[in-house]
Amino acid sequence: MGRPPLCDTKIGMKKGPWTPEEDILLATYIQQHGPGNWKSIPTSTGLLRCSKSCRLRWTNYLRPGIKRGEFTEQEESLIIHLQAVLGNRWAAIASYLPQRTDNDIKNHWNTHLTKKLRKVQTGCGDEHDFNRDGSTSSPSPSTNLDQTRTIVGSKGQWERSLQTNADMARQALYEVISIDHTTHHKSTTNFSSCSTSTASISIHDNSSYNNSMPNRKQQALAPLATTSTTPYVSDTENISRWLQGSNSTTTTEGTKHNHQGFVHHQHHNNDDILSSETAFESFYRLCSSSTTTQTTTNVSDCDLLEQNLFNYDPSKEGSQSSGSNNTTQVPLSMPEKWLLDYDTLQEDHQQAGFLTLADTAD
DNA sequence: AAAAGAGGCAACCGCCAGCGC
DNA sequence: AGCGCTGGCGGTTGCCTCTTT
Repeated sequence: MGRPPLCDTKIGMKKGPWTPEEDILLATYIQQHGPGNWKSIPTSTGLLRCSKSCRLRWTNYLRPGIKRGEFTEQEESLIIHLQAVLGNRWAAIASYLPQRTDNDIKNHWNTHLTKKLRKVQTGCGDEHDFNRDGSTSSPSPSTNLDQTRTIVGSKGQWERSLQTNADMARQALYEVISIDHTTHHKSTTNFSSCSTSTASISIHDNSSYNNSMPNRKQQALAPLATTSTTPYVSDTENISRWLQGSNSTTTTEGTKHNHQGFVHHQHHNNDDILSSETAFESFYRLCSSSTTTQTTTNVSDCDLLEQNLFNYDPSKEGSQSSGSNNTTQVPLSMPEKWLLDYDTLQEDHQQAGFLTLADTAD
């Protein structure tokens, strides 16, 4: 039988890009009533949009606190690691980057990171064969998880399944960041040549953002109440800014943030991302602080990516942040620290009777 | 300057899970 | 228990912009 589509243009529902007027209608309504109850929004606001479209528009673009523009190397590194751990679970990955939407992360992965990773692998070392989606030729985490779900089906084995998933994810992350020393040294050498010859990897820090920003995004910094000739993205930004309220501060670039770069959404009770905000705020602060303390002046783009991908040695966690050599040390991220405990956990799990990678590989 | 191609990204589509009736 | 509705998620599409020729 099948349900009729929610966004049916035959019943007058509009599709395509949102207009400033539609955004203001939606934003005004949500500011007054809070997000949720999406079904009632089209009728309440008079918007000729389906509820689903309204929800997407809000969560992806109008919601306060969304960070636009290019991803920092810290964010990219985190995404790469999390993708290795979680697979293409963009919503889960987005929960670690509170200012980015899952759609944004997904797009960035598909358009930028897969290419960078492919270049890293083909031009600066060839440890893995990256597939079209950026995963390695070895079983991807998601594939592993799916296989595990198939193999381990009974209820009584649920914990075992979970542990197997975790082990596989760790293994995948191990592969991605290439922690074994041989790989590390090889990759370092190749990266050096990459830095001087191709310069094909382009990771922009904040200082270079404004220069590399496309015109339409530069225009996004225009003040509210723009003329009709202003590209619409500027209105989107401004609506978002407008919604952030009077607690915001204005930066030199004209964008507004609260003091910690976070926006607390009192009304978003049914938003998973926001409900875990307290947890990831501390984590994000860790990432942010590591970014601000990084010395990027004399570090090439390739070097930075190399550090993020390969300069991790689980046996040297204590010395990671000490800066013992000339290269900039990137502090451990959550997945990296998670990985660090891999060996210890494996022993514990074997004692407890959980499956390990070695078990599942048979 | 114009056309073609490539890249980026907003938005849509289909599927699924959870919930209430 | 079954059904319908809603919200959430990941994959994909198509338009717009930028770059190259």
